[in-house]
Amino acid sequence: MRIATWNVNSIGARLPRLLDWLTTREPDAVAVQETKAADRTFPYAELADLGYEALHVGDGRWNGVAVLSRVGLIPVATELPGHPEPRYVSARCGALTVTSVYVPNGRSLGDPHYDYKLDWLASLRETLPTTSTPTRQVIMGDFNVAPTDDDVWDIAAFADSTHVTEPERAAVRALTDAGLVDVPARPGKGDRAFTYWDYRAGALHKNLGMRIDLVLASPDLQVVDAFVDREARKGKLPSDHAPVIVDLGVDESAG
DNA sequence: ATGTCCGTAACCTACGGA
Repeated sequence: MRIATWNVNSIGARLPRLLDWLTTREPDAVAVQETKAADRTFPYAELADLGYEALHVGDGRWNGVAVLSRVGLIPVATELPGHPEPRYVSARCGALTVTSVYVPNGRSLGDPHYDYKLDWLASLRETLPTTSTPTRQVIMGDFNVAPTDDDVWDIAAFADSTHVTEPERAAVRALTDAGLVDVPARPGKGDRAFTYWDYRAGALHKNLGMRIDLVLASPDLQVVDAFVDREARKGKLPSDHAPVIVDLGVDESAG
């Protein structure tokens, strides 16, 4: 079973690229973030033409997340408890529960949105069992956290910045401490598996990136391969994020 | 390292957010 996560930075603006990418990469289930779509404008029909069902939450201007699946889709949740913004959606896709998350950015240290980000991540932890290890599930998406110093191009450039602070990293570690595995992906270029490059200043070309899009998988899942699809970040009108694609040793029809 | 891109509201341009 092939799964992927991708912050598309508007599913409307990215639709031709998304449809091409689905046709080429053939993922069975995809976690999408930043659809920037209202449900009435979400491209259900175009996705259905390629065999994908979709569960989407979005209010149009910001945020918006979806799970796409071509192996069946049973809704599990459409919001994170206590946090009604459209940043969390979860569905059963064949043998696997797939959750798509768009963690709040945090804006800057000292901004109320930074505290909101930490609260949000704490609530995400509370969705996981405390006395047992999660099974047959993946939580993936744009976490807006670089888990280690090696997950940014130069940690010195991030002094007094969000995404790299200890409280943010601790909040993500709480998820891996609960048993989820931060799946290591082959990088698209260089020695670090960056998934995001700013649009500005030629950041992609200079590989000034960050690894902030994560796939957190339950430990029972066999990872056959995982890679950053850097090709999808290139060319005309890309998203500023690349997809992460993971091949699992899971029979997609089981479960 | 702030040089781009997105959607929106209101008009062919500015703005908030990332």
